[in-house]
Amino acid sequence: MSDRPEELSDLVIEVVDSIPAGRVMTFGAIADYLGRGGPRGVAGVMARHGPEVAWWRVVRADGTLPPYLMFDAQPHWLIEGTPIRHGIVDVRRALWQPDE
DNA sequence: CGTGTGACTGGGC
DNA sequence: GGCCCAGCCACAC
Repeated sequence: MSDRPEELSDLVIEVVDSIPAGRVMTFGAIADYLGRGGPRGVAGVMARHGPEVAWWRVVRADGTLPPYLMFDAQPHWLIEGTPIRHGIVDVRRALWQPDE
């Protein structure tokens, strides 16, 4: 089959947009699911297209986000009922995979 | 086409 | 639990 070098941006955005409320995915998990880009590649997409997606549903492997986003992310996690532990996302419980 | 940088990650101290 | 370092991939200049 023809693997078209579809833009990583569109692929990442599509995955993020498919994450249900109350769940999250790590940068590495998204990269691993797509099999391309790597965590840095996903990060680059979020940095550029973050505002147009549910950016608060994409967190680091330890369930945190950069300080400037942690502040705005809190209410989103609270409203969506995202599993929180010590003020940060409990990735062990909140992590979601498209295969489900 | 080489270099630098980033919303990352895991391992070591 | 924290900080530091090296590896990683895509993109901008």
